[in-house]
Amino acid sequence: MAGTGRSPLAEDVEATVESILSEMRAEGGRVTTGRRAIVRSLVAASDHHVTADDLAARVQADHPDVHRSTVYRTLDSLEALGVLHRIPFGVGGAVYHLVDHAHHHLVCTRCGSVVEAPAGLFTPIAAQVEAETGFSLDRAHVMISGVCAACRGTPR
Amino acid sequence: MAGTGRSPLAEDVEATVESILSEMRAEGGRVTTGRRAIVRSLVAASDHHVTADDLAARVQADHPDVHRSTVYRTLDSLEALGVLHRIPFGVGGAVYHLVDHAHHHLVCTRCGSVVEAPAGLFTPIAAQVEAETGFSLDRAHVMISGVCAACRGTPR
DNA sequence: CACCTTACTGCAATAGAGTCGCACCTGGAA
DNA sequence: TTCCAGGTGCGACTCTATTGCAGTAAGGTG
Repeated sequence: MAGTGRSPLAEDVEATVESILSEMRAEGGRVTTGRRAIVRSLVAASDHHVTADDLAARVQADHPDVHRSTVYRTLDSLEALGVLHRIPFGVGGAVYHLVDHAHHHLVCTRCGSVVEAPAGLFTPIAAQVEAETGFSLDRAHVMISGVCAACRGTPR
Repeated sequence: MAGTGRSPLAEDVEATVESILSEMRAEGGRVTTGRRAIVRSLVAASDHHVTADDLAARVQADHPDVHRSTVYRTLDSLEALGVLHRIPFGVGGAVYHLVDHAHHHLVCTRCGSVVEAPAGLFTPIAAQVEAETGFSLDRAHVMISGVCAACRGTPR
């Protein structure tokens, strides 16, 4: 998928959108205009993270009649379906991304910026953590917080 | 609680409280009844994490006239002072702990429970992360999210 | 000890993220 | 075409956290 990385081509987007929608349908869900628009925005933005609010704004640009709560509910469904990850943290609300685009998240607790880390980075540690604490790191869903380089330079 | 002899003795608590309060005073801050109560609760709870709400409840049990906003503001001051860490995440608000009690936090994104990890666990990786991404992990302030053992057993 | 500056506090209003109940609508199978 | 369960819009509500303001009191000074 989107082999060349950054900006997804229109056909790729549509193909991915349809594949996700048919997954929803297969699970007994229904495909509505709103859901299609939401999934499309999500796929189109797959090279970075979006907040729910952000996403609602994008969707409403094309479909002003799609309500905020619909966005939240659809996001919920997608997460339940396993195609979407929600990364909750305190600075400015949760961010979402497709599992397709799995990686770790380095979240700055001061400015809220999210830096991506290679997905394999913590694999060696995962086993140790699990052995010592019983806590299982979901490899596609790890978020590490700390302070980004920019904020470390700033006194506060 | 933490059977490993970690339950703080009353004298230890008072000593720690006074040392923190005198730090506040040294920085030009003032020591009030409310602040003393807040710091005391914080120290008394030092073997686990507390939310602001939690802390407000504990403080108000003894001092009903201490307002929530005072708790938040005191927490802020303590963080600015560098004696307190705030770990923000989406499930049920931020948790706090004294820097004294440094460790990593494994936060379950489903149930919000916090498991502690040995503080040295990620040291070897920190260098690699910094080299590859420019992101500096604050070793005393790292939070890893994932799914705890209990929640992994649960379908959803 | 009385005084005075100003940090701190209580309160209430506010903001932002997210959830929920309810009546109405509609996708899609029969 | 019909039918109905799943989806939607709307708005009110919850929960965490912040802020402005006026009053209070900590603690240094004389």
